Amino acid sequence: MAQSVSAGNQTYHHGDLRTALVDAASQRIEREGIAALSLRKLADDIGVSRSALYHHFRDKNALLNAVAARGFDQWLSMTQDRDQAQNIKAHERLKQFVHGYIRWAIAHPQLYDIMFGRPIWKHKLADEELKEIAFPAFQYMLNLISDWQQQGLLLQNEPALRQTQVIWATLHGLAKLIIDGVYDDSAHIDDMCNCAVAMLLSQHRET
Amino acid sequence: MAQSVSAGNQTYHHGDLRTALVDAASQRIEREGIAALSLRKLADDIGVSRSALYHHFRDKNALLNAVAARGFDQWLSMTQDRDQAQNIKAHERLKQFVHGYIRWAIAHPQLYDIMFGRPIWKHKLADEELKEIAFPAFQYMLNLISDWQQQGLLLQNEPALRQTQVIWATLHGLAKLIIDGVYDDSAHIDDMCNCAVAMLLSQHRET
DNA sequence: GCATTTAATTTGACACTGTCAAGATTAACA
DNA sequence: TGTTAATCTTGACAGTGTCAAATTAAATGC
Repeated sequence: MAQSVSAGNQTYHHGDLRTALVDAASQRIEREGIAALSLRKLADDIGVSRSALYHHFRDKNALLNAVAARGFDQWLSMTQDRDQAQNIKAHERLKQFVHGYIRWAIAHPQLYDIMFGRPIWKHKLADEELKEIAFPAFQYMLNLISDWQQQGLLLQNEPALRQTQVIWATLHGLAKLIIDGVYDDSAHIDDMCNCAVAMLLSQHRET
Repeated sequence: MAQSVSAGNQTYHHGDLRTALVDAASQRIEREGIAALSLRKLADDIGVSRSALYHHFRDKNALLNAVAARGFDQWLSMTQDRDQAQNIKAHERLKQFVHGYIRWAIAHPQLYDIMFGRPIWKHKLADEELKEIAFPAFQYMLNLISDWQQQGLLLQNEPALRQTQVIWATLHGLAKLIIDGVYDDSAHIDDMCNCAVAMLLSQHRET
């Protein structure tokens, strides 16, 4: 009820249950976190029986994969949107990238958790689909970082791939430590981001 | 049975059940991962009833806290042991630190997950004890990094605290991405560590 | 040495969970 | 219209964490 199920043409038998499930799951997760996600409550939300789900997803995990995939999509388009802006110095772009990454993660903590959670990535068996969706996100980062490297912002003597992996790790680590409550002083988040930017720059110019 | 319960003086009523629980939990977690940890199986392992646990821990979460606390202890002493070695250049020490951190995390992936898992840190209510144990680990890192900064290895114009936070984030991010299977090419782990070291150094000398 | 208090442990029960097999219902297609 | 295939439901199973009340053993006071 009041679910975003392309209201109206409810064919009664199945009104695109698959995306309805992903919708409902995403909402509930953003609100109450992943730990509180019960398939049965989900089914209740949509008004369908508890095991209808299994005709669209092999697993609870498969459903979470779909949620995560949507997360990567969302992240990528917000990043690309931001980078549309023109007349911005490379140095400023890098700064925006770092701050933007952390800000997005903090704004969607539960989703972020699922996107990188162990159960999803650990079993290679699971979902080539997710890899195909997450890969462009990584690729986009790699391109950005290659550019910055060529412009002399970053180190020259390390491969762009490795630097991308390390920079992503830095962002991911910051995001996780903040989200998980290890770094619990939210007043200094911007400071940490700025420090990260300063440490990345090969020239170490002043901000 | 065959549990490491200071065998012998089993007072039958209670033979230090608390540490026996933490022992058994640690073992089972290292072997089968946290997802497969059931309190009831745990109780069976020790030969005690399923709810005996609740007289020593408020929660399943409280038990995990104890496991995590032990992890921080373990990490700190392995780090300190390594740093006992003398006649090592600061630059080499930094390199060892990075590689050592990642190696330890990979060697104890499940334990590492618990040490930083959300449920443990999120609710401040839970366990000041854990904070008191995790803090020295952070403090130790902070000292190391302050030294390296004073020796000119790291940036001068950023506070040591911030740099520690960022460096820890880098290590944590790397560890998590590897453990969780996002970076699944284990052949390049050392390369990533070396790249991280190179990026940290303010002088960007060649390795 | 016995009685009483206190701590440790167990039993029974509750409300959940994810998942599956078998049956019912509806859409799609020939 | 009749048949096939997809979709959804019901009933059930084996788990889970947690709690209240009852049981047992240790510790303490006299």
